[in-house]
Amino acid sequence: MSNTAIDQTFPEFEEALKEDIEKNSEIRTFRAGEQLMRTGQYFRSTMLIIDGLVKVYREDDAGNEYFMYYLKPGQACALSMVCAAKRETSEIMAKAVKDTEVIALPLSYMDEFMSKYKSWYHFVLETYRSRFEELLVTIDHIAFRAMDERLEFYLIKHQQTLKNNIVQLSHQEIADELNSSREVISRLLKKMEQMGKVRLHRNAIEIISLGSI
Amino acid sequence: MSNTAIDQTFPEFEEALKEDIEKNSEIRTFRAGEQLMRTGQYFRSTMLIIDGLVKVYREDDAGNEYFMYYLKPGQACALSMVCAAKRETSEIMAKAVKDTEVIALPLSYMDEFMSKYKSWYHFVLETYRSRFEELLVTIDHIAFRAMDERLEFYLIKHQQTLKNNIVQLSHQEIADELNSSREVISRLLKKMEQMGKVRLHRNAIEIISLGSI
DNA sequence: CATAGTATGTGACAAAAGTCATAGATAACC
DNA sequence: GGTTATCTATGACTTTTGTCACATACTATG
Repeated sequence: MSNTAIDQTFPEFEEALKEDIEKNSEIRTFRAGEQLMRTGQYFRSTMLIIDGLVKVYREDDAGNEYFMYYLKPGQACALSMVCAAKRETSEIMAKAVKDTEVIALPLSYMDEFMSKYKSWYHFVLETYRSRFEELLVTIDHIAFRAMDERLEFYLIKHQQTLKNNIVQLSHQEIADELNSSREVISRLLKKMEQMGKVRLHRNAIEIISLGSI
Repeated sequence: MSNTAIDQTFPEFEEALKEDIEKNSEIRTFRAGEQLMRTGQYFRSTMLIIDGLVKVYREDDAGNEYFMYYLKPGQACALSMVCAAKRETSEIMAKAVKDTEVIALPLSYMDEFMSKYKSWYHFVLETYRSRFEELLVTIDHIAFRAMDERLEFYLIKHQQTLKNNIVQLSHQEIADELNSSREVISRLLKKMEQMGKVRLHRNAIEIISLGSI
């Protein structure tokens, strides 16, 4: 690992913390599509994203999944921290969207760094806070919104995160992530196309004007 | 406040921490039905429950609410901690179910105690962890389960938390908390009664045999 | 370019949940 | 006890979402 990677991705960390991380962690890389965590897996390390993009899903016993949020460079998986203390497993699945590089910091350092480095302490708290907020927004949408709004919100989130007006996903993939069915998504997208919000292509949705939810 | 209250509710706290809390916090009491937090409110204190019972809801702009979880004595509101760092508001509503007594610890002490007391550090992390898990379970239910299962789960949660086989709520109240409608809940309860799972009374549901979800 | 595989479009139908209207039941209160 | 509030029951209907069946369109690959 180059110092530069940590420097750029976590500029707020103290120098001593960066060195401490560098000394004690290892870099792992994941190909686009590869899973960083599987449901039922034990955590041995906290994952800090330094490059790429990760999608985090909730999964049930029947294999249904629900997309919850993205993890971007400079962020960390709260679950891997949360479960640290208790050495518990979690029904969470995380998948690399692009080729992704993460720092895997063994859980044993979590506690040590918390008291040793102010910036680490703030980073961990901010991680909890932001993931907590994401979950609340997710609950809002499933509990209070109908599928058309949820789909539109889903597309907006993609657009914002990927900074790209073309969402390169099939209707089936979107349906899976929203725990719906392909036909429903197809129909809703068609409506959105008629309203001039999107343009539909094979394996791609071109976003024209969303965000007026 | 008596030392005994903290002693009994938070036995895991170090003596010095208990004293520090006692010196710097104030006790607040809420009547059954009273709101501890309103949507949009700023947090100035972290709330530790020492007696009673609190229900925590997610609320949207339209006034719809969704029940998320209970807070029992010995637990704390993660949101009031989470928002501490950022001084943000949150779309959360908390209501006392029984008469409730809480320790209101000014947010300024959060950080100080974290580095000063190991037991406080663990308490805060455990609070995040358990509330995070609760939210994930909530997401599971809304995303993957139909209303009949969610209703049954809701009743089980009541039963377990209140240690009481009589749920003293009207169908309308339950419908509100599950973001459904009274008629739907009435019909589902009727079905459950026919299956011998519950017995229905006015303003009360007697639980006979649930838990076999 | 032929064809197999995948993606999308669409009608018809089923199921679940929400809405409306109305009636009966129970409790509360003067 | 009679009136009023609230709570519950229920049929009929609408809307939303999910399912099934099948047609069509695009793409990759030989």
